[in-house]
Amino acid sequence: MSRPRTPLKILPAPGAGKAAPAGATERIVDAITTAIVERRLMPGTRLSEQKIADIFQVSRTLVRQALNQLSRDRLVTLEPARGASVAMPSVDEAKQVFQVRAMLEGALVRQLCALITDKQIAELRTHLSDEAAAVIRTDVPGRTRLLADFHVVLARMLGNEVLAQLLSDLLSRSSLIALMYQSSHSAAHSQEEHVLIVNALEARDATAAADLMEHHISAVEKNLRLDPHTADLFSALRPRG
Amino acid sequence: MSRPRTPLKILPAPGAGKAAPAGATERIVDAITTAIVERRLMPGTRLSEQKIADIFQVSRTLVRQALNQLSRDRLVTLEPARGASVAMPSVDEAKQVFQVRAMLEGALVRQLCALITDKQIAELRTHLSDEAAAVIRTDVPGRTRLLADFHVVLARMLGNEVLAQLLSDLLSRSSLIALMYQSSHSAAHSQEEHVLIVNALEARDATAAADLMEHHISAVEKNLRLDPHTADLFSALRPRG
DNA sequence: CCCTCAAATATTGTATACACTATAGCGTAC
DNA sequence: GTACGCTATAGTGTATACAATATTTGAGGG
Repeated sequence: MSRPRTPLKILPAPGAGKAAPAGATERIVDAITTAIVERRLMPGTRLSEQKIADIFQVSRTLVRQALNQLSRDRLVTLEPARGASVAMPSVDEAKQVFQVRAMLEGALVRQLCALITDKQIAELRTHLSDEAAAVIRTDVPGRTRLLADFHVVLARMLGNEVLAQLLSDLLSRSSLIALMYQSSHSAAHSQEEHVLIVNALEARDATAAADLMEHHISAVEKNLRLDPHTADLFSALRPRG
Repeated sequence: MSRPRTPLKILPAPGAGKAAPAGATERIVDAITTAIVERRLMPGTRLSEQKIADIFQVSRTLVRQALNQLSRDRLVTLEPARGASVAMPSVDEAKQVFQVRAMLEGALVRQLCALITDKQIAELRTHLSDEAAAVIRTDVPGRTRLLADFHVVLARMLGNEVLAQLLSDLLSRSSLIALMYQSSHSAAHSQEEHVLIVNALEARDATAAADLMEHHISAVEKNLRLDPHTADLFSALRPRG
């Protein structure tokens, strides 16, 4: 290997060891997903099957399975006979993901207002505290995960696992998008918006909650650098344009 | 093989022959998907890797890839060390799928009202004619596909491929659900509701369009036999309860 | 006659081997 | 010096072989 552009050290989860040998493929999927979301694998990075197989000490067979799953999640792209690389979502795709999220989560909180219990409100408050704590201590991976989990938690409270799964996928993609188009939307700001949403939920104000959620998602999108400039820059900096 | 419960003849597309050797895995996925939607494979049918491999004259490797993809689409379930079988969506899952569709498609038509062009309305009218024709000549596979495509076409008109892909998956699952919980909602009735939706779109009446769409999806759901009786019957009739 | 346990069989899970394609490096011709 | 083409190499695509696990079948005992 002449130019080791990206070291490609995925690290099978920090401190996980061999605690979860159940499902070798799943372990690889999780590790790569985490690595992408935590910015240890930049968009466009080639994912050689053999190298990953060596890292995880398994055969290429399992790595291929994992990469196939990841490609269906749109976290990696799979070019025929060229192999896998970390996905580089286009500007259009980014906008579309946020549009779908706005649709889905707007309707979600609207319906949740009619069903949410005080106990669930309390759980949300706890979650908000965790978010705030992570933001204050600048725990970047932690706050990223908690800010995303907030949305999944809401879906789970509707008791709709299908919705939760769907949103979970969309949030992974959102993380990759935020990574690629450096968001200027501060974590603190996101966290504050989450508080406002929970307030509206507690007041059972469906319209306000939906508006706040849609505004929140829109705000995150608007703070992405989605102008052509940044996107081209990204392509320009990569060896293989 | 002592008891050939289900012949498992998938037929690699009626009349497709070897026209599309591009992507052997994709060919298998499509064939199985079609077979499920067209009711040639009933829910719960075991999908033996070797038998499918023999049918398509490929190795188990490609069959496994295909089954993995299908399991992510929730069309087949993959039990560890037990193999794949055509999925049997639970009553809860069925309700959740329709709830998500109502959320998504309600928002979809609401937004579409503001953007749809007369040319697109005309395309929809053409689609409605095709639907009506298929219904009249009792072309069951054709009408099933057209009635489902209607919803995807709407998503495409928003110019949101992410949404279209998501809806496409949800519609496959809906087909399987309708298959499993014998719908009493006639195709003709569905088709008429589609006409009403297009009428509302043409009038650019967002509220009416959204209401009609949500009502339509709800009507389909309400006409499923989602009471415990039918579900248990299904389990009871299968050899392995 | 039914139930239990064990050997045999079938099927999935994983690894390895081979074939084919794309890429990169180098030499040669212009 | 540059451009073209060939060869070497690396990497993916598919098939096959082997190991592990579940299921079925049959025999024996209650």
